[in-house]
Amino acid sequence: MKTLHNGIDRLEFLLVIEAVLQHRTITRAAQALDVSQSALSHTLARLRTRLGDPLFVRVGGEMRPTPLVTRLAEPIGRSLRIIRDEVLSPPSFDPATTTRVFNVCVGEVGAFIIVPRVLRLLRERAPHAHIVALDVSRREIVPALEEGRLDVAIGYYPELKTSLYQQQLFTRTFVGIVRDDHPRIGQRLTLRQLRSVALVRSPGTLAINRWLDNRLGGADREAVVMEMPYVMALAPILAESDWMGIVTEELVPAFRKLAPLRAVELPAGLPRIPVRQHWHRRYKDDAANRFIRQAIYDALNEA
DNA sequence: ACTGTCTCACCAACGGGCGT
DNA sequence: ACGCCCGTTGGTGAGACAGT
Repeated sequence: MKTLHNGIDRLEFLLVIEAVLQHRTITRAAQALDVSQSALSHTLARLRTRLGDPLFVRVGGEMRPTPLVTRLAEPIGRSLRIIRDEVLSPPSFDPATTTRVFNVCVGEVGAFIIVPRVLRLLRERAPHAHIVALDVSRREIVPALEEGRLDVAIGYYPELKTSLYQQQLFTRTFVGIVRDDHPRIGQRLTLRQLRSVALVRSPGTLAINRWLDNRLGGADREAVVMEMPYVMALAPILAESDWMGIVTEELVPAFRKLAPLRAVELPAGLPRIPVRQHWHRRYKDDAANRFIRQAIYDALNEA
């Protein structure tokens, strides 16, 4: 069988050189490596053949390194230190001291609803950690999670299945929102009213929009529909008009702070949207990733 | 004589190559 | 994909050899 290289191609060889350098006898080096003297002698013999150098020669009562080993001693020690410290010892994760930046994909709505709660919880559990909220396109989510550019993606992504794990955080219910003194809309809305009211649709409501299209679309639709990509921009529009917005229920308090607006109950049958956090299987057991997932879950599910 | 190293014979495990 | 063959590796114990 061919070997990969003619020189040092095994970690054991580095360990042998290090041990003999340190202990200066094959017997003691063998004890330190927990092998027999004979086994270590064999390994040394193989290494001698490969490197074409005696490596260690007996001088007096000890094995002295040749110039080649003397020259290799420092890089070998450095390499083994790196392997021990950074490869063999799994990086520890301590929430109390971590300064890690967690990249979390949330849409605009999530930024309003989820991020403040997570931040509040992180102040207690990981006071030096940072959260970066990113709005990553649906197409980019899987590669970003896989490459570690994202720690978790939160939202309604029914198409994300392969190679991702997911956990449901909560279900989102939707309400209508209109100005306080809207002349024609009361506390709840019938399907017939929904057909005739001028609608401003916000992002993050893909499934709702589909439902609306099915129920209200085509020839049945009597009023106009406007698409508004920025949720919070709905507030001034609705406050100054008779239009109605459809937003997730959790946003109502934020809208009411911005303008004199009120919630309206929508007709029965409107779907409830499960909001889940998604992460890549590569990071399933990663301590930091597990921490932020748990923090997000707790932040959204604690009473 | 004692201690440490090397060599020999042998064994088990592993992995690549190959045929099925 | 699986089993077989075979070379390599890494181990053991025993004994030879060398230095103190």
